[in-house]
Amino acid sequence: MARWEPNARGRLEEAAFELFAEHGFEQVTVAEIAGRAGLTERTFYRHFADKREVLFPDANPLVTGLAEALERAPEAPHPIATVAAVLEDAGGFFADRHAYSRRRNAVIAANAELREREAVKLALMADTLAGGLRARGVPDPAASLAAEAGIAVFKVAHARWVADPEPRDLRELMRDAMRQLKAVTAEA
Amino acid sequence: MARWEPNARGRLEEAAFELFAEHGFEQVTVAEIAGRAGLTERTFYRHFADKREVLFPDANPLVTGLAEALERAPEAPHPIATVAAVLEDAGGFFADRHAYSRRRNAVIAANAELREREAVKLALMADTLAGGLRARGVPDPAASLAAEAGIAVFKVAHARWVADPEPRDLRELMRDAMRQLKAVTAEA
DNA sequence: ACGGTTGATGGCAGGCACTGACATCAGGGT
DNA sequence: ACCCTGATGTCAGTGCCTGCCATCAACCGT
Repeated sequence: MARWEPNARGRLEEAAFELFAEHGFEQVTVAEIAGRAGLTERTFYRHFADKREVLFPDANPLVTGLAEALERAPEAPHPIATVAAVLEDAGGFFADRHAYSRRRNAVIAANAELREREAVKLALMADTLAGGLRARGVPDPAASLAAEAGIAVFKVAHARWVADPEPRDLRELMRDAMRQLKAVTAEA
Repeated sequence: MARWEPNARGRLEEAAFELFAEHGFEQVTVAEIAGRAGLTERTFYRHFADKREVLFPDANPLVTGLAEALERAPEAPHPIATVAAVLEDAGGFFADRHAYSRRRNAVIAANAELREREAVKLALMADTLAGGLRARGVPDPAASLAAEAGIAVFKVAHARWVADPEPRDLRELMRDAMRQLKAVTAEA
């Protein structure tokens, strides 16, 4: 018999999500979250660096997934092809999470601090991408720009994916966004 | 005779900057900042929404400057040309601030919370740009992507500008980044 | 079987960011 | 002379977050 109920971290995530959805992020205290999960505030901070982080449990797996996808990606003559391959890979991460992503996005969109944290996660993805491209020999202004372009594609496609009540294919939306980005930058 | 010393806000900015540069953002309390400026903590919060905001006094002028530049921008057949014109305009904002920007950037780079806030300011610029493009009739996925691409160019160029001890021309760096972005996305 | 170690948790005290409510008081207008 | 405005001060309070120590089941080596 275990000394404690299992999956404390998961229980905290779930409790936080429910309370945020019902009352809003600011109206919920960390002590309330911990209480609903049958734990104490102190323990919450052993699992999450701060109150916001409980809403971003997937960020680290996603970033490490990007890094791995960068290593798996086939040799490509042009960095943008590598970026496209990595995005294709990342799209699978969200395959079965459309409903969950929509609810989560509603919570985040309602609060400035949470939008702030989301912006950081995107910047982290961009840095990871750029670093991986440099490791593959892409010189620096190009590597950063290709990475930023890729994140722009991801950001726009993800926003459309989340805005649509129907669960479309995120990868399809990313391919479309990539085409549109190429069209936009090719002009003039 | 004035009842208070003038320019309380400016004094707070200056005091905060000096203390952050010397001791680091986290090691400085708001009460210390206010004390050096000859004011109280409560008054600090009447001038700035939070402790970080004192380091971003130019963000709002910059964003409204973007919005105005969008209205001034000449009719252009392609959104990316409008974006380029707006960036050209924004470049003037930084003309005489190279040394200051470098010191400020060192403070921000040293702290995660401040980098977080900077990411938000960039996202705000992107939203402003996208909204302006939509107001000019650019349809939506293209408007968002052109705006994100523009911010990517700004971000990369600004990083290079700040990294260089010599005060190069930011606009030149942005034009170069734009060329490289076009080259990168045109490949494949 | 015994004892030491480990690791997740609880309890507590405290610092600091931030906020609301009220007081103060020079200057400017009437 | 009077009131009003507006920037500031004062104070109390909430909540985020951290450091430190205690607890105690499970595990491990002997």
